Amino acid sequence: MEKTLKRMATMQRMQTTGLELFYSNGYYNTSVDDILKKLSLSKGAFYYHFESKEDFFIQIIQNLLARKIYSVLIEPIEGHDNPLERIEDCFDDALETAVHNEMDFGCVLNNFLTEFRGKDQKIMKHLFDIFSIWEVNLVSALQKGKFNGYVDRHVDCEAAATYLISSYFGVRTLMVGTAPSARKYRFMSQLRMYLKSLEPKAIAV
Amino acid sequence: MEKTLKRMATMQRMQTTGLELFYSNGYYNTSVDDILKKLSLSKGAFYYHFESKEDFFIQIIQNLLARKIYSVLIEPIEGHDNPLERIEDCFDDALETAVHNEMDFGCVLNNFLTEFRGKDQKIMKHLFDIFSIWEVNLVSALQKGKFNGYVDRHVDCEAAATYLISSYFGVRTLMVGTAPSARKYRFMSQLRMYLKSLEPKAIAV
DNA sequence: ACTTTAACCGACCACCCGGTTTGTTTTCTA
DNA sequence: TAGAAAACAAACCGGGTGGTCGGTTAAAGT
Repeated sequence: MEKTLKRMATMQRMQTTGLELFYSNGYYNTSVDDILKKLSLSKGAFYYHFESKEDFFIQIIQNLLARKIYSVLIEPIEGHDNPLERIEDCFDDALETAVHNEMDFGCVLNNFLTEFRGKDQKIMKHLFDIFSIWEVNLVSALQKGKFNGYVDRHVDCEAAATYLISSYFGVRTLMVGTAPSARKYRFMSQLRMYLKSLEPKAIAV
Repeated sequence: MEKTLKRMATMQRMQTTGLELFYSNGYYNTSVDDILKKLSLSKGAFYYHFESKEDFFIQIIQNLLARKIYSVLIEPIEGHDNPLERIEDCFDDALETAVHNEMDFGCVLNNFLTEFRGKDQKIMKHLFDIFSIWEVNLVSALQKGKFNGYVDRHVDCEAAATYLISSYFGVRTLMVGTAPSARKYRFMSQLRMYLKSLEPKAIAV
């Protein structure tokens, strides 16, 4: 698999700038030529390495997006005792990168999920797989927190995960407008309130 | 303004089916010909009534989207004493239409906001204006609720509005996948929890 | 009945995009 | 060092898109 060739270097260059442009302009609004122009490469090079634009994008999803989602949104949460604190920090960090107009991969996932809805079913499946992994890990982190006494035992962990992801996806849409920093601050204050409502209500009898 | 002519009828037909296709396929993925084919009309008719595709879309935003947003997401909330109950019902209704794959105009707004981000600044401004109106009204409804004793006086109404809209926008992305009905149920359960955390904490001294 | 004008048709244009093909350069290897 | 294979260049193709334009129908006014 690991063809220690020049091949890999070029493919990775294409994929990283591809993701950049797909993220900022959208998949359908980014032509293959746009990516190649930025790299001073030609169509021949592209179609030598990739079957099609769709195949190219799917490889980006699996090689870049999936791994980034894991390292930024999943790995920081799992394996700790108190998931609520971890979730708060994780969201805070992710939104902070968003404030600085850097690539926030949660937002990337959200954008692509809306862009491909009802259009490219194949790509949609890959995107949704990534999302599912995130969701499952968030649910199990909450359940573990419940087991360890950091989350109230009446909390519906699946519902909480849905709500958390929803709010996160949504706030990224709002942050493209005016004063993203202020919006982040407001969002985080209410997120903390919500997370507090998940804490154990009283000392168990 | 009101040219009681055939003009208006044709323009409205174009706009309604235009919104339908733009919503389900996206703006850039819907050609003018797609719309015209569905109406058995020709290019000549279209460009007789509208300057451009962009102008056409902006008119759709102002004539259809803005009014729908108002009647579905703003008007049901304003003018009542307890905003928390109204918000819950309003979101419930809106998501119920979403479950049935009908056009949920909040989702429409969310989709367009993500689709045009960084692309068409002119359209973006129009979309954001609509969003702002929604946000302002939600904030003032919460403040009024605070005044009337339905919302805790420590609540940051702007932050709460941000959080509510965020969660609403976000859940619509999740509902395109598996089991939208289940996701709606989970979302609503947590929304109720959050809204409860906005209620007055204790009887005032 | 005749003219005017609003409403509409459909061929056409320039452009863009994904993809193919043919040919050239680089790089590895025997 | 010769040749084969890998890596890339660039012209080209077919389909689609936003938009134009001269012409045609239908209605309205006189």
